[in-house]
Amino acid sequence: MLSKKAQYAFHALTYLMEKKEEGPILIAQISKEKNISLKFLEQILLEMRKGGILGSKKGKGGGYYLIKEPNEIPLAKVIRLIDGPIALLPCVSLNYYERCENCDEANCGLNAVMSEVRDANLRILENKTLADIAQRP
Amino acid sequence: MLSKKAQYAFHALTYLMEKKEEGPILIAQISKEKNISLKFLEQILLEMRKGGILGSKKGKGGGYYLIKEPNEIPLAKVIRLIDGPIALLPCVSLNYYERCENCDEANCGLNAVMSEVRDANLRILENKTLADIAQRP
DNA sequence: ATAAAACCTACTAAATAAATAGGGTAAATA
DNA sequence: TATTTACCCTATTTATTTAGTAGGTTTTAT
Repeated sequence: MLSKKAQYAFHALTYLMEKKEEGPILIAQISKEKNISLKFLEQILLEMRKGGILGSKKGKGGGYYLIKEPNEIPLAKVIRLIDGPIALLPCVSLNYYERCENCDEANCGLNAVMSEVRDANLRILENKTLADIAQRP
Repeated sequence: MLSKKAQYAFHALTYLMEKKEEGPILIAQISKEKNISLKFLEQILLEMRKGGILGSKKGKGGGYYLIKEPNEIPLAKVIRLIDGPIALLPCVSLNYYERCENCDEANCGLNAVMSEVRDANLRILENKTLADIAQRP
């Protein structure tokens, strides 16, 4: 399951998409509109800025904003940034790989199935973007 | 990611498959062969027995054994039993559904994508069985 | 200068995961 | 029937992760 943090991240991003013509948006505004603890949200937005998803501006008139078009940000990127691996096992993770002990991966049946699962997930999560989760009319 | 518990469950099941002609297998034997804490494994096997995956026999000559053919046990069943939901969000879970607040699910873009992800996962995890994760030759 | 707003780090609390402990109960065997 | 074997069951402990809080720092517009 996605963490609360990741869910909040998606809510915030959705909000920033809706308001993207309005320039920088205050953390406080997102926090209020989306019912997310302000300080927690602050951390989440900061992570996304450092992760290259958001831009920010300090001082009066400041706030957060998207630095790319929504259709250029795959959902996989957000999930990996906030929650880490998408795979179900470390030994099949592309971005957070860890070898598993006492296991010959080339001949491990679980490894094979879980690789298939990972691929099925990524086929969706790498191709669907923020644009796809925008509120429908 | 799958918990350690679920990973241990799969290791134990794999072992029981290999030894399925030998009658009941001791917890202690699985524990030793697969390097899993005996007491922790005990709990895991018990859960799987209660969940209808394993049978057990007490007393001398006792132990655990599969009560179905490996190809009759989908991986999804094991995962749900040990770790709970397979879906990434409660609002798209088939077996552990929870409505999400302030969200019109029918028009929620995230809900739609995450449903798709769930389906892709289940297409694999409901169809692949223990037989598919048995060690290859 | 002042006020607004993000930045950054540390800390706390709650929840969950992982492991341990230990007596209870049923079955087999002698 | 006594004894041993081995699963049964619940509670407790410990470690890790998640969620949330706190408070000062830096930057920017006016």
